[in-house]
Amino acid sequence: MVRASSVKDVAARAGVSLGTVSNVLNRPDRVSPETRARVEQAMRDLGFVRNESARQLRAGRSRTLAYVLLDARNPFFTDVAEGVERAAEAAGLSLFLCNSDNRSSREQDYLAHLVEQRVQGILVTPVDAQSPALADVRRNGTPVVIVDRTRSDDTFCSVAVDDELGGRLAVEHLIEQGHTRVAFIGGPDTIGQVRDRLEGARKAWADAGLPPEQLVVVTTEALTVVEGRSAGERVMGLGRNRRPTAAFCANDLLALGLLQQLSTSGLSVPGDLAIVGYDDIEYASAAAVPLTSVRQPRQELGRRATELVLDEADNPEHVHQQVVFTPELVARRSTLG
Amino acid sequence: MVRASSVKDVAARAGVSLGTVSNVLNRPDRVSPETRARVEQAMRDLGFVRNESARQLRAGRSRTLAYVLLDARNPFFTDVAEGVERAAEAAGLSLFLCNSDNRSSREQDYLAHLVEQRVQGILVTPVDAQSPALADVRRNGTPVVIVDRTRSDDTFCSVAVDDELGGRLAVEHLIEQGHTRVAFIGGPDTIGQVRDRLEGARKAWADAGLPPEQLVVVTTEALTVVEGRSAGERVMGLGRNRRPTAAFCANDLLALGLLQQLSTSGLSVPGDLAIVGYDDIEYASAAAVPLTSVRQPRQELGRRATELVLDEADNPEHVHQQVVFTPELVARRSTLG
DNA sequence: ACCTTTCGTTGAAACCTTTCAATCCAAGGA
DNA sequence: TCCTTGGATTGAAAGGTTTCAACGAAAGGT
Repeated sequence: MVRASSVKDVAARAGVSLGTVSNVLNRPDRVSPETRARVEQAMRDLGFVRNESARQLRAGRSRTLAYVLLDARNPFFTDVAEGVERAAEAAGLSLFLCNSDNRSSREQDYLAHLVEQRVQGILVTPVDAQSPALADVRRNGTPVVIVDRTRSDDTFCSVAVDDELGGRLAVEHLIEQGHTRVAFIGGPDTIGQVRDRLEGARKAWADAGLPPEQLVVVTTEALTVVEGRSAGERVMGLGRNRRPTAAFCANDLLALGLLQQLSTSGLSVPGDLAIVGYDDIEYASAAAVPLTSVRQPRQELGRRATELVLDEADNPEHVHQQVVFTPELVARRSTLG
Repeated sequence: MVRASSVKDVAARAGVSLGTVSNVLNRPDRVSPETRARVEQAMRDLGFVRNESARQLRAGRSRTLAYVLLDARNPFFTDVAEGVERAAEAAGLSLFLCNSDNRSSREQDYLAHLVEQRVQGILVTPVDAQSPALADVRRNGTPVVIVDRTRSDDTFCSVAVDDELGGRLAVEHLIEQGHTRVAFIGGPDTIGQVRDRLEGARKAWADAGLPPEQLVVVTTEALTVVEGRSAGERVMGLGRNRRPTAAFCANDLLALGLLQQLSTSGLSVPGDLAIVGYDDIEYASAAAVPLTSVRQPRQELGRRATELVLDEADNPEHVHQQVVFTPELVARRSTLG
């Protein structure tokens, strides 16, 4: 394997011009059957593989989409990715997944690389939706759609779920169950989703006329199982009369960690503490005590985002739109006794 | 945004030749500071972005690595991916993740696309490690390393964990705990990992002199939480004296599903059924009853695979090697009562 | 004052594919 | 027999970058 063979090599071996080889590749109907067979045989003999870089260079665009996600280990995002993947496959495009791992430096590196690659479009769940880096990407000619976030101006297409409403649903549910002292567990508050869910929680709390200091905010460093466990220690370490009777976690991973922490401490859910999660990932319903959670249409999110990015890429009359889906509360044992 | 600007445009605006622009990009030290400043200003003015296709075309290779994984929703693979990502980042390469979703057709599509892209190397956890498609990829000049599988011949580098030993460890542990009737839960047996783990289990069973029919094999359709739940129903539906006292699941997702099924049926773990999982994913220790599991060095797997693929790409004297890591049993409450 | 280095810059070639106008040839019509 | 038509094939150009031999000018040495 010295050097990959090119159309030129194939042309030489088949005794045709390289234009003909290209025709076999791209418009086989314009080539006579015999010639075509000969060229195809030559390709097989030489193990010819199209050089996508050259093809792209000529075509000016690639046949790939990319989804830059916040955390590949969070099932929520992989579910969204699944939706993107299906839609991309249907459109005949490949999808590359890039994991920014919540680090904006890595996000930027990926975005830069993708723009240089001239991918057909980028879907991104950004660390910071307001970041000017996103505007740069589009200025450089690559369509971008924001997933699971909304930018405050309407210069981007975005597909999101109403997180404020989600937070509201969770807390209203807890209030209905009679809780009057509730913990909100989540963080860091640089994450927009966390802020919005808390905001919704606070509004629902105020609307119910409950005193603000009885909605305790417990801040975590990340939205992970491990953080959920440590938050659990903090919550249950509160003095008896300050301790909440229910917790609303900013995502299911936190909720699962919290649940775990409680059961190792011999506390019962929802007896000692009721728990509401967020995202309704598969593990939520599969937990020891099935979790009440706020469900988002994950695959649908991915599918819709893909449609938007393709429209932005292909349709000269494209107008940006912000799609907002409605979340839904799924009540399970962790709040229902 | 009519057309992305090229080095030529930058050169014109800065009043230099395009060779100089390229030098600014690639060997800035060879350009005088004033010229460099002028060129850099021109780049900013025009919003110049390097065209990676053209660069690759010239260079013959890209600055990307790809990992084609079996199931992006399985935390085991995303952990491996994390290891790959770190190593790739250290080497100054970008990593694209491709999810084959256990479908060989999709795996093939991705592989073909990646070869056409001339990526620098491909890591793959294949649906079928013996598939000739993998040999095709390398024949076409792209280094390939097999992750978490081993090919029977030694024509590929691979990084894997000794699954047979893992199966053995799991079952030996159960035997030590006094179990003499055990279920192996896993499938489909087209998955090599499942076959090997079962094989190890059988050998340990035979070595202990236990009758083969007391190691019951329960076949699942996939390695998912949902399948674990349905396997649970089947296992517990067995007649009293055929029912096992312990189960060894081919991965943690199955084990979590099984655990869930048992606790909704009001059965206790390990009282009614002891459970051993496999992979030791984060959720295993975070489960309601912390799971005993067989741990694999996931990130290390990814890191090592990356080193191998880079060696294959850069080192003309590269020799293929099969790295096999040793798994480790982590005993927790699900088997320790 | 002249020759040699050294440094900075240049221009052209090469990478591989696709496209398109131009050419060729055979068949059919007049 | 000559002309037309249509299909098949060709050859050259274009796309953006990198590399490299070659060039010019300025600096250093004698």
